[in-house]
Amino acid sequence: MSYATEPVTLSLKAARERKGLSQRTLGAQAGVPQSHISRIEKGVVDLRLSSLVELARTLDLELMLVPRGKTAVVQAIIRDDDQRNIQSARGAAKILQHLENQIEALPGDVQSEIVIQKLQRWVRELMHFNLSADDLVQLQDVSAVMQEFQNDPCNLSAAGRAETRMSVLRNALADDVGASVMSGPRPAYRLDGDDHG
Amino acid sequence: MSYATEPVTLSLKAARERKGLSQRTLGAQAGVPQSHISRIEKGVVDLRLSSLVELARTLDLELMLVPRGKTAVVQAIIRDDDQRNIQSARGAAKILQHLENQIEALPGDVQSEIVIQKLQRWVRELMHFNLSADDLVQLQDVSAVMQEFQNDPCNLSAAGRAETRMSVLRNALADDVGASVMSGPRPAYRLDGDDHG
DNA sequence: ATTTTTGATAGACTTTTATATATCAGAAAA
DNA sequence: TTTTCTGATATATAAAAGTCTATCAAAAAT
Repeated sequence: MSYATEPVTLSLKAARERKGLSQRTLGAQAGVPQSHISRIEKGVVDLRLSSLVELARTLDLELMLVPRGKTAVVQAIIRDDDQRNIQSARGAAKILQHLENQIEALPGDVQSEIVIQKLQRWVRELMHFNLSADDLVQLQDVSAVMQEFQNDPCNLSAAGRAETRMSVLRNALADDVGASVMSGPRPAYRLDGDDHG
Repeated sequence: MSYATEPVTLSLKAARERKGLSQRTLGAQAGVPQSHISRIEKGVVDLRLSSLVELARTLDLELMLVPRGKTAVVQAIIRDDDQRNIQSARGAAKILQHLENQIEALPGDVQSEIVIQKLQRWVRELMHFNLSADDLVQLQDVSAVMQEFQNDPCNLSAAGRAETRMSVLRNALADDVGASVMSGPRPAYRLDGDDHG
């Protein structure tokens, strides 16, 4: 297709993948058939403005007309935003992995405690979400609380607090955008307002 | 039409008007019939991405997908750019008006000099162009030279130098984008790379 | 190993853009 | 005033987008 439109459709696809959405779930959210999204990303069709805007919004993107002389600046801003979100996602993944390792390293009797079991469930479930910078901060809190517990394994109240915070975080995410935030098979990142709407 | 696309088509129209292009001349440059542009600006049609990109580029604009959280920053950048270009155009208009007044205030015999006549022609012709920040700087030079002449009206060489610079500026503009840069009836501004392409 | 998910692709059909060409009223310029 | 220019609008036609529905191979999860 027209080479001029390629950058747009490509960054549309990149955004979708960053958010870990499949063509089907994105289509469901935006009200567009999966087949159409496929053709758009492949550059087979010359999509209409309304479709473009619709898809962009679903991906937390806004279409803007930027003066030639300013494109470099804007692109730098966008790249920086992407970078930060990717870093957040990576950081979150790292913390979650660490938490899981900590739990698995616990003695058997402690591991069978209901609090610990629940905590483990939350950890595993959260690994399937795409986490933002805000979420990362909360995860770091949880990690700190867990450190307390690590220092004094007899006291289960710390673990309880960690479990509570974790469940709150997970439920907030689930409420937020519904099941659509669930990531696909590959490592998925998120691209949206880290700086307060 | 879909309310979601309105901001885009509106800023397209705004950009065209800033550049002082008629729907017809823009259409000629972008290879699109005037009737189509009218319908686009009126929001009657849901134009295709390729058309959008084509029109945008003709207007020195680039289509970009900006993360929600960053739209405010980007919009500030765009507004600032617009503002600077509008200021340039206003400044240029002011200088040209001043030059014309200066010439008309000259004694009849000096006014009939060929150099002065030519200079006056350039001034009047340039008033029909949309001038950028770069052009403004050159105009300021001319204005300074004219001040020399004002101080010593017997010495026509200063006027000659002013005339030369003026013609160079005009021809550069004419070469640049062809007759399409000629402004419409209303005060017209320009929106493009003030900072070296 | 089996089930599920993902992206690509196809056919039939409707809706819409986009083009070419004209016309027209109102604003601006001569 | 008269001419020129601008934007809105109409019609007919060709060329696509967009939807619905389904299928399919490969990758991934169980």
